[in-house]
Amino acid sequence: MSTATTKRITTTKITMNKSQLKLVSTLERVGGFASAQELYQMLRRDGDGIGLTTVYRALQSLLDDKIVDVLRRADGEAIYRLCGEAHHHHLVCRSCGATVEIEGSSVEKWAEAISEEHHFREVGHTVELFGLCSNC
Amino acid sequence: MSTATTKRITTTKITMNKSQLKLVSTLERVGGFASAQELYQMLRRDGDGIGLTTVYRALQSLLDDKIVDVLRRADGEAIYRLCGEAHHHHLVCRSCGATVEIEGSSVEKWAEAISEEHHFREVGHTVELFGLCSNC
DNA sequence: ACGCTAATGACAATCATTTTCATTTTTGCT
DNA sequence: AGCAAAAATGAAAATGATTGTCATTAGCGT
Ligand SMILES: [Zn+2]
Ligand SMILES: [Zn+2]
Ligand SMILES: [Zn+2]
Ligand SMILES: [Zn+2]
Repeated sequence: MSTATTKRITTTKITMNKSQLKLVSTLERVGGFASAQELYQMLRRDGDGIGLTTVYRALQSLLDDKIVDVLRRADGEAIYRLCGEAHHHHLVCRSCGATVEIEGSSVEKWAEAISEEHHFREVGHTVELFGLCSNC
Repeated sequence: MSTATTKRITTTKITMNKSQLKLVSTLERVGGFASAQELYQMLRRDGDGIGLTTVYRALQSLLDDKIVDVLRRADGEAIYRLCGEAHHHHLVCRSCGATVEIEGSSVEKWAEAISEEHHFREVGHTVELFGLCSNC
């Protein structure tokens, strides 16, 4: 049926190719952040013959399409995560690596207020806490 | 309070070697963020025969001594800048690099509360806001 | 089956940062 | 000053993530 009813729904017609789909599902399995290299290793372990170049390319496309977010580890390595996941932060033990996911609406509000105060737009933020857990 | 007479003044005796001093003064001239490579180029242009390795080492020391701050550019390159004594955070324009120093007691309190809630000790934090300034 | 385009991956190239290691400079002491 | 130990230095090689190249392949409509 291709007729006059131009009911154009702005379906952000995003097509994902095979590699992109693989990465999305891998990221789902991860449930958080992962680097390109890590994602590549995971796929390989699962018997997938994907190439590293393709992983990088797919991640870049997913980024362009706003399907994933990117952050930087302390050493500068880029880490990606699915966008849909609830925004949260981390409290990490610097000795054993134990991690607690923090959901803090008060920081979010604070960040927003600061942004407005200084007339900044499209403001994102990085908030990470690191210390020693009760076992260490 | 252990012993009443032990009035130990914690003079943080920080000594800077020649290279570190050079970097500090170069960073002063810059007045903002600069990468290791950029600082190296600047020093070289000024006729200084400093080596790149030394630049990296000096920056690391300055970092350890909390004399400089480090952030990451979008491409992952580390950028450094002089940091005042007072603990603070940054609101950085991801386009032109304009920076506003943020002093936010509410985040500090939030971080502390979270730490106690999860029984973590010696908790430090990273809080950076990045967006587009009013000129960009 | 044919032709065209997007996708792929092996490999090389880049580039910031770190390591190595031999040499130079500074420091501390007599 | 003289001198040994420690700290600092820098050239060059190594590392490691990310990107570029390019020939081959998979998909898809005709
Ligand atoms: Zn721990
Ligand atoms: Zn947040
Ligand atoms: Zn700006
Ligand atoms: Zn703070």
